[in-house]
Amino acid sequence: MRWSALENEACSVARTVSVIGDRWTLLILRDCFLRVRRFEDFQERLGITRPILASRLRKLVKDFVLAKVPYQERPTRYEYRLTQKGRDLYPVIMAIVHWGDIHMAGKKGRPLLHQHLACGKTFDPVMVCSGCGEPLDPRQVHVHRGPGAASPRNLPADEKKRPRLVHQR
Amino acid sequence: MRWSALENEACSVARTVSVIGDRWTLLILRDCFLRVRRFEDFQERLGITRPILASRLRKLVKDFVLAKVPYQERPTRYEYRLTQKGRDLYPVIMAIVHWGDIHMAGKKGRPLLHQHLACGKTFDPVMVCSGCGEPLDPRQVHVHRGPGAASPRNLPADEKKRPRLVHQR
DNA sequence: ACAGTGAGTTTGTTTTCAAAACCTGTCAAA
DNA sequence: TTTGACAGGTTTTGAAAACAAACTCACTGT
Repeated sequence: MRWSALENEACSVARTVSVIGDRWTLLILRDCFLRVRRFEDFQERLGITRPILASRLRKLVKDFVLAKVPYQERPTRYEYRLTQKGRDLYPVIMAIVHWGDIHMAGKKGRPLLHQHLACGKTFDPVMVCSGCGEPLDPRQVHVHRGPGAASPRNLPADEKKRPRLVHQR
Repeated sequence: MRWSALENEACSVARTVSVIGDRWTLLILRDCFLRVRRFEDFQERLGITRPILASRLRKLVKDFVLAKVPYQERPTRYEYRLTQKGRDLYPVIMAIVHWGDIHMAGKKGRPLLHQHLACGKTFDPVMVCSGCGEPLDPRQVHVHRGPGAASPRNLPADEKKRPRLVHQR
């Protein structure tokens, strides 16, 4: 499957992955949320090669995740800023950060701490249900076809009547 | 930067990305949360080539995100199940799904709907502050060095005293 | 005149990826 | 007893992407 073919899949994960499903893109976005905005700064902080950085920024601008805005003229220089669409990726980045903090941190502990200015506390991000506000457990969630569902190929496994083997556990 | 070098970065995003920062891996995990467990099922649903699927599953098992458990003998057949570490990726996947639902859905609407069994409602996932329970806005969050912080290279941009240009906006 | 900066592009090499075909062990039907 | 099917992979080989280093361009400041 080609990269670009993902955009047309009837799956929100596939479509999102077609935009951010690349290790450099995720690291660039991390830096965007840390207020990094300039080509040279991204390049130095990430250790990414310049051609790759240029191509990733170009793609993020094309997908309206970042906007290229001039911050000086003669010579014109640009910086890359998150759009609202880009800022909406905050839960994705925070979920990734939190998983890394819990499961991949070194002996010294987590590298960054997050403080919520609204309440003043150092916090962890928690994913909750918009209906009742309780934290989400995957086993407490059922999935149904939505209006944008396409082929049965994308249905959850238990909706496909597949002959089960006898010897299963 | 090599793929493997990411694991040793003092950044939780980089470390997480070293595990899941690959488009196929994210799509495989999506299917895991939809109760897909077998090699052939992943292969058919994703349209992924067999060698890539085998290598991704191998890596996820190595990283303790999936466990390879036999479900029959003679011949021994395995299925791939999420571990607790893997289930903890649920917020990451849900954040990705939600962003795709909001920003990348086709005209027909979102492909899947999620129902929370605890409260019965169809819901959206929301990322909130563990301290006060309010939804997170990136502009309301400040970042500080944690015990695992390494070099100043990984600090937020505004903590690095860099000479600012005169002509900035 | 010369060095420096910001934002890239070019070039040649190395790595990784992907498609198709192939392999292995077991069972079941012809 | 061959044949075929199924599950779960591995091998092989050509294409795509990433890498490092150098180069370009349009300025600015000394």
